[in-house]
Amino acid sequence: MKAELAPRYDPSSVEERIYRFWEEGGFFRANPEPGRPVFTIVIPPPNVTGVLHMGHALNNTLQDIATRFERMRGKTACWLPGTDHAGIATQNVVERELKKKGITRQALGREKFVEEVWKWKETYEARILGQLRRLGSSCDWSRTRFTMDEGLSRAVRVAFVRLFERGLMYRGKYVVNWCPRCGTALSDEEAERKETAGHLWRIRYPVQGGGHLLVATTRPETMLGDTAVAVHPADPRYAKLVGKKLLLPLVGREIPVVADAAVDREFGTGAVKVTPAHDPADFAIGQRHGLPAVVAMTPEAKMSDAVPERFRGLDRFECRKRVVAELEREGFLEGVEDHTSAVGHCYRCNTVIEPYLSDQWFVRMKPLAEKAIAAQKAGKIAFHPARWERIYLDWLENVRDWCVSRQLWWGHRIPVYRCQAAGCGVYIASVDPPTRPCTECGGGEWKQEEDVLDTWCSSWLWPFSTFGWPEETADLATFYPTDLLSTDRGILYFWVARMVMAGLEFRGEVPFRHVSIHGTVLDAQGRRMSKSLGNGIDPLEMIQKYGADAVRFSLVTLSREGQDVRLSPDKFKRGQFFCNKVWNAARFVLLNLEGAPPPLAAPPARLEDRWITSRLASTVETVTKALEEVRFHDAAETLYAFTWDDFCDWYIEFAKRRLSTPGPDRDVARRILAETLDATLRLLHPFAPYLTEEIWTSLKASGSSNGAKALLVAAWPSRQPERHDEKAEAGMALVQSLVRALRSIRHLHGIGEREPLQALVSAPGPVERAVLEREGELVRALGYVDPLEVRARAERPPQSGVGVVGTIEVFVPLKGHVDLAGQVAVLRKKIEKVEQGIAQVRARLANPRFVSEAEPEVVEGERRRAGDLDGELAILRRNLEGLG
RNA sequence: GGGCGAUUAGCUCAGCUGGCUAGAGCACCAGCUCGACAAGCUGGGGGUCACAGGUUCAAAUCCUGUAUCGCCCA
Repeated sequence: MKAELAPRYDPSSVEERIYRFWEEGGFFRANPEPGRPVFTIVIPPPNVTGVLHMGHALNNTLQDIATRFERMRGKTACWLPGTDHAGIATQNVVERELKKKGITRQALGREKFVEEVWKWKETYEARILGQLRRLGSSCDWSRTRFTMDEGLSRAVRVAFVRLFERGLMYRGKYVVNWCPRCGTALSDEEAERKETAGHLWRIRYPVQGGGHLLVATTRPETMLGDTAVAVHPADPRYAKLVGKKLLLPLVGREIPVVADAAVDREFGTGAVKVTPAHDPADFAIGQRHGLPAVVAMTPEAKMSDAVPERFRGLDRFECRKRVVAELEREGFLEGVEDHTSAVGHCYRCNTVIEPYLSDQWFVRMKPLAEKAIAAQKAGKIAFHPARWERIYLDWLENVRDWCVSRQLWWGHRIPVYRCQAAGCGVYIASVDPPTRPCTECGGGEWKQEEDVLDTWCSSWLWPFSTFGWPEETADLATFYPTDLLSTDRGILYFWVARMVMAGLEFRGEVPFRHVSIHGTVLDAQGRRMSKSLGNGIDPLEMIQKYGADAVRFSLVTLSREGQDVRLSPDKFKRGQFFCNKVWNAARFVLLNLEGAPPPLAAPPARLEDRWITSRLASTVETVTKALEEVRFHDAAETLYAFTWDDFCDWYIEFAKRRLSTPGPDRDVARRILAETLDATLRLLHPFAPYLTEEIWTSLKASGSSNGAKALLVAAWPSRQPERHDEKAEAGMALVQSLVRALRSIRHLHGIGEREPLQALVSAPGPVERAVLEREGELVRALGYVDPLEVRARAERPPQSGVGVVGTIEVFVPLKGHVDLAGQVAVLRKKIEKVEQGIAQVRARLANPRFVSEAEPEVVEGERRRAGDLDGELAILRRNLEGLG
């Protein structure tokens, strides 16, 4: 059967159909079988209301490559997909949408609001998962999870209760990162530090009994909540003042001077105002010295009733201006200078974080981190690139407790219940609403905490909660621990580190064996893609324009492992062109496969056949090794070069002439074309799944491939080191050089590529001469010369062009068409290069220490090279003289 | 302040367990309707490998420092 393919690859006519074929065929579903190894990836769940961006496209391409590779290698591959409820982000989005209709969350009420969010979730979950499908992701959709589905919610509650019972989850009043716009506490990781231009004000605090103490601050409005000034105990400047009282300007409160080693003597004036309710460091000082904490602001970051009346209700930044103005007017302001500092910003809405004293829930991280550190030191997880391991360990070693309560409505409500009996303060953690009475007072009425948990409280369980934990399911036993976690570096702390801690704490095993950290996708100027800059490139638009395979292949080849990717839309052309090249190579092969060629009766004898077989063997070797070592880029580049250069440019071109005459040799060529195409498609499949599946379907229909229902479950080509053929590779290299020399001569002298010519070769080396005598046909075929005469020694015939390849000369009689000046220039240029090479080699060999100390093979190599270059130079010179 | 990464052709990037004349894609120049492909084919031009030291027989590659850009942490 003859398969007709269009002359151009048209992804739009292929992708949807192929994806449906895969999905309906159930090929993505992981069905564990006894004795069959398992490969597992859990997807970093995208935000349920988000859209697919380039970072997702890259990340999921890499995961899909790994999954498809392992699936073809015969493993039960499970790539588990799903989405994340993304507490703050989703709540914000829905709130914004409601606002357009003039509805506020508060007016709606908690229950109704959460219903609204669920509606959103249903709509947008389908969108983002659909976008992952368009990319070609071979996820096991039957196992799709959502961080707030019933099972995962229960997992979050069970984890909470366990931590609570182990004393690792506690409630406390501390200064936390507070976002006044979102109205919630955040973890340290969610407060993004940004270098922000501001000022450093120096303020005089009058000392009781005369004089004053100069303090420096970047946030003067917080002075309204000051309860002390601290100096370093060993600072001679202030030693006399410790223990004295100050009068807080504008407020009139009496506050002490305390000595605390935490004070940085170098910063500002070396005396810091202490606001325990609005700065974590000050809070610690306050604790040590028993200072009161004055909460000077409301949750909205307006000044509270705890400050003098004239400031109450002012926004914190408005208040800052007023405070500074008053200080100046009253003569308390000593000076002000420009100052930039790292100011925390809400990672979801970019509002300036206000450190804020409040009651929150925390996870005690030290014990969890210690387990993770021990596991890492025991080599349980391999990072790719490896340098991330140290960065990860540094974080673990300096980890602070994790604030997990969020003052939101969308999320997992904290499973803590308070006894409602008057005067009874008992609270308990419980997976399900408690039915038993209070152990203290016997009261039976419980009320659940209002707050919800940080989204990452569900994400950190993702590698096992998705497989059924806390139930000991078959899936959990089969798929956990997972094999690979692929992500951007941005959530190394947020997520990767916490998953490891959770895995060890709740399962006693690390959640994955490999972590692949890829680069960030940037715009052409090297900036992060963001909505506000409007510099994002939409992956779906690119898929539409270039095809999913082109997008995937381009992204993978665009940068080295772990290196950021600078992207512009035209970069996808490379992938597109490559896909088209593969398509056309396949088209050529298929056009010649009418009547399936029989299997080879014996190993091929022809040079080009042995050569492409050898090249394919090393490609299989290199690509397989690269994928095993999580080096996707190297694998893709290797395939690109093999497909385009070796297979298309040389092998197919050599094969053409054999296809025109029926007979056994034609069948050998057809067979090898089919086999090489088949192997190439298999190797390329993880990178360009649609294209390869489509072609393979035709190849299979032609009877030239078999065994599997679809390419995605076809066997990965096996390593066959015995097919490496050094002699064939060397022989082909010589043939290629000669063909190139002939093409060069043609161009130099303005002779058409196929204009018939004769050629005379002088090949003094017996080995090379033998190759050329044997393989002259190949040179004749692609050099379009006939006859090709090979001699041990030959003189340049008059009126001929010349090319030099090592010690071989090729002469092409041109009958008056010789561009003498051009020929001279070419020879001179080459002489110059060879002379340069000789100078280098000679210098090396002239150095006695090189000869005595370098490895013998290297010295031997240099000697040989010197001889070769000398020979080549002599020949080049003789030819140049012959022309003059 | 600490840490990490980058600096190689006009552009985007490979190469960096030290060893042939430093590669690719795009762009550029010249020539090609050859029955897979003009999204192609062929030939060609183009780089003091950021800079300064050092180690070594030998450095784009290893070490130290400097500069510029970017990221992370405090």
